[in-house]
Amino acid sequence: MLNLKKIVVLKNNLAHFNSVFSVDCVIFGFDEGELKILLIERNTVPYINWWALPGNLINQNETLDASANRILYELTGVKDVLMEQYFTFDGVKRHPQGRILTVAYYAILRLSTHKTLKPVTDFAKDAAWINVKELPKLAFDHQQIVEKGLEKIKNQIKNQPIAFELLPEKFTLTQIQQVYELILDKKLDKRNFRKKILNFNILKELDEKQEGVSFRAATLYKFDKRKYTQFFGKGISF
Amino acid sequence: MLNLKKIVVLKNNLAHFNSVFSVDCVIFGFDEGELKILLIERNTVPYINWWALPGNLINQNETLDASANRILYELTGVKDVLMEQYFTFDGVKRHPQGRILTVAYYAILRLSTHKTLKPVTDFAKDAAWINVKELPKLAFDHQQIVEKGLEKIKNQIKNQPIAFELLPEKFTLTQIQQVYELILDKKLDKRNFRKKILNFNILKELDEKQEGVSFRAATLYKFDKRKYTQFFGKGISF
DNA sequence: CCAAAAGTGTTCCCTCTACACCCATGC
DNA sequence: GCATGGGTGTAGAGGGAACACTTTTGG
Repeated sequence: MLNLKKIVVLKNNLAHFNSVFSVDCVIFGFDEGELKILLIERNTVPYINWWALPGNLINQNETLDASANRILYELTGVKDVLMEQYFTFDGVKRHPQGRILTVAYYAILRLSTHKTLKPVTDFAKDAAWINVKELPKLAFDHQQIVEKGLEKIKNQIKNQPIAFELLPEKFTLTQIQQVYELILDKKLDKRNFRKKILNFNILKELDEKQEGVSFRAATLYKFDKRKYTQFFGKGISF
Repeated sequence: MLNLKKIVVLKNNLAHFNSVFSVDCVIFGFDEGELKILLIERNTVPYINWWALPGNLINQNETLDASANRILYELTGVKDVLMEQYFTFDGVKRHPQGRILTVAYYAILRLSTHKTLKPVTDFAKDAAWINVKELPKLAFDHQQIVEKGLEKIKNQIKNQPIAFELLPEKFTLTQIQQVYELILDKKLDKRNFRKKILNFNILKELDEKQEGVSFRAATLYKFDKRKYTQFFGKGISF
């Protein structure tokens, strides 16, 4: 039980100990020609029944990175994602319950390997991949967090070949171009794009072709990790 | 006084309410051909008498940005600096007193206008500008925070003309080049540098010359804010 | 006249850009 | 045979990198 001494200590520190930390995750995926993000439908107040980013309070003795992974898993069933922190949002008026500071994480992943989503706690009612261009109204300041995340990957895709992490193992050049166009939000010239991306020598042409299309089948490519490693750091710009 | 109800509420929330937020500031300045950062000498345990970044706990009802400004002022006497958040450090084992999460801020400023430093609280014993290349051992994980800050401005100087914020109002081309060389940590070709920087059309050549030097006096330049604004966003690369 | 830094052009190469038509395939 | 996307080349412009000597000034 609480003894008086403890209470006094608590009270003295109160000014500094009534902030709460949380983590929100912006997870990007690419599917059917669309850039999507992973959202949950909240099952708790406040904002019950609203769509929101997977996010929750962090635990004690848990690093931020570990929190992000745990929370993402609990709310969506998605596991083992390498996320990166990109901004800390200042929540003086952010949460009706009081002050919350939120560290925002993002990641980019192969949507095809994470199609089935299943929240493992009842904090979330449901989870789904939603087209970035058709987002519903989001809880809290999640709209803003998503926007900043989009900016972030826009900058990153110009400097690191992250596009491949969105694609299936084997992909066509047109698919990569689509990813770039979606993220940069502009049309790119097909010939110039292909020249450029092939010049980096980080792709391996396969003997296979696309299947099941009703037009000329495109050659499939694979991402060459060994060359990528050499390449890393140089950067690409479009 | 505390009533029982309040205590219970406190206790229930305890798991989430015993993290503490702090802010650390990495302030860059340029002087006498050296890139310096602003450090304080701590006057409190832990790490009493150690050099450290200006940093402290944030207050309730204070935005992160406001905290950073207040803390910088209290510990160094430096006021009204536009700082930018760049990373949140995860302090599970960071502080002997318990868990602390630290939001790191950086700024770049004209050292000449902030030469006199004077802590206004006795949390800091002293404050000083220290050459980045000759840093003492720093308290906590401040070494790491500084390194990440250096990376940050390295990336930024390639894309935004932040160098001017380090220089006095009137400066020579050689001085800007020095700033670039210090931050990028490599030698640049004089002719190419001058061509490039002048081509951006963000400098205004003055009728004045350098004074008090025992060699040919260099032309002074001024930063042209109007042209800068048009220019902003295009980026520079070296 | 010497030391110290200021100031100044050219060439080569590579990369970016703009641009349009034929090819293979499934239906 | 037609609709659909796959696949290809070239010319011109602009920017980056490499490179060395003359000028000005104070002491």
